[in-house]
Amino acid sequence: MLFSAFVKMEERPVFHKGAMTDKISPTIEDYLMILFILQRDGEAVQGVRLAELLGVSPPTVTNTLKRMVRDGLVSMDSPHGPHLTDPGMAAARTVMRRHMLTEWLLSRMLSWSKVHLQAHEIEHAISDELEAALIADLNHPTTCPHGNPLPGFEDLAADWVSLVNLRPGDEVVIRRIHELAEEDSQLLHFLEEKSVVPGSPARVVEVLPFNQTVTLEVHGQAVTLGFAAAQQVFAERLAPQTA
Amino acid sequence: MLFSAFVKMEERPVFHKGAMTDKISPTIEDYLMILFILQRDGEAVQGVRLAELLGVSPPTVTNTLKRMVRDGLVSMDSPHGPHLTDPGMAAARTVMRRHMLTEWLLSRMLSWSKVHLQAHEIEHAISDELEAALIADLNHPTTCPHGNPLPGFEDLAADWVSLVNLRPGDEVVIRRIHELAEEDSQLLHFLEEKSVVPGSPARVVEVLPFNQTVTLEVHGQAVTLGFAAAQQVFAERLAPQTA
DNA sequence: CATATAAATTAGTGTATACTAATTGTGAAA
DNA sequence: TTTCACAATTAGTATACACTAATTTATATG
Repeated sequence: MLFSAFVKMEERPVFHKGAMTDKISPTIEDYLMILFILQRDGEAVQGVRLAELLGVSPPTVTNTLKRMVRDGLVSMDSPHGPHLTDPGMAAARTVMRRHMLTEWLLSRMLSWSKVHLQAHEIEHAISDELEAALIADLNHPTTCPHGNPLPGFEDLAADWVSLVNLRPGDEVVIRRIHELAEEDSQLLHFLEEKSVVPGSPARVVEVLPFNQTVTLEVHGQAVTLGFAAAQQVFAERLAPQTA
Repeated sequence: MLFSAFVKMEERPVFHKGAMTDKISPTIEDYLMILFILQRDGEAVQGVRLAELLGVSPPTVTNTLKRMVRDGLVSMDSPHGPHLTDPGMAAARTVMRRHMLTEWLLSRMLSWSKVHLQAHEIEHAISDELEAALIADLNHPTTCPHGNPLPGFEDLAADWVSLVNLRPGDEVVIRRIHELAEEDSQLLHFLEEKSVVPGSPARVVEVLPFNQTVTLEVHGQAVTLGFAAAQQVFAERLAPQTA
């Protein structure tokens, strides 16, 4: 309880940290989000990967995952590595949703390429009540500003294909920049500048696997992306030329 | 560094927690805010008081203050108890400002009586950049939604007097509900419902020191406040009847 | 001044979160 | 199969932040 001038004179017991609600810490919320994303995308969930993505050492991951298992958020019974339990999944979806809602909130005053990092700090502090107010205020969004679907709206993204899977001549609309690419603010800034943002129509100019590049034309301007980046950008095909 | 898919391939060293910036923790920020408020109001700054306001035990305060002294935020050299050093004061002003800006941000979607508590969670996550964007977006506010002046605008509040210092017949405009009262959401809710909010004109009906109450008429409705609450509400006198 | 009360500090713990160094798996290639 | 490379864990350490119990230091007041 911060401050509490009046609180005190109401003689009610001071709340202690680990109360019944068992508030999930920001650290654990970060683990939940990454586990959620990897699981959702069907990627291998291995400790090293988490360590890389979280920027911590492997032993730290081992330790933290143990606490998460103890707390019923993660299970280790599968051979495919750690995975979210039902309560863990529910908690992860909540954090993801709050992250995305926060991004929309911030997008009113920060540029598209900057909202992710700032939202990542704030998301841990969103209450149930604020979340509800945000959802209403934002008119029930189904994606984040970068086009990633809110938990429960994954179907939206089902038909969107990665740029690396397009062929020259394809007419598309940019729909989504994957969460794992959002971390790189330089890349996001670059994409924003080149109008490679959700909603932009684009035409594929060339795809050079040997060169690991994809070149688009967006708003009459040519943009060349490396495969690593292009892989994280998804588009909706407008004029399918072959099945 | 959270996530960092691309970060990694840029082969730059991973940031560790206690870097040069020496990010101030939420806990320390809370201490800074309370120290700031007490110092600003000229109140005695003693450990027990901090413990009460922070909802922690006195030994915890002793410990934490030691760390703050070590980190140059607080000094113990005065006989009047711990006080903020220049760097501590600067940090405290920043946190206060961010808290208040966050309150305005949230006031767009949460009721007046609820923004404080929620803002208290979020304030710790506001970056320099977001702060600047907020200030611009909010059109350079000089008070928080409850009328407390932003650091640097204390003069604004110089002429506002506590309701307990008014006399029957005084015509006033409600201007401010003190920070230390904001913690009590029940009180705030009550005040909001009775229109005892910044900007409301009011007339003092009676002041009963023996009964510890002040009765106002706001928007034609009578409201009786206990002294403890009235002490934290400040108003601007419109028709001074005596000096 | 002596003592009752209140404030502050020590001492000793506990948890979450990090690290490094060293060890143990494990799977794939020689 | 043996070995190399990578993954995972153990062991040991450190810091921030919290607590209770006990002690010390004020402060105040008869």
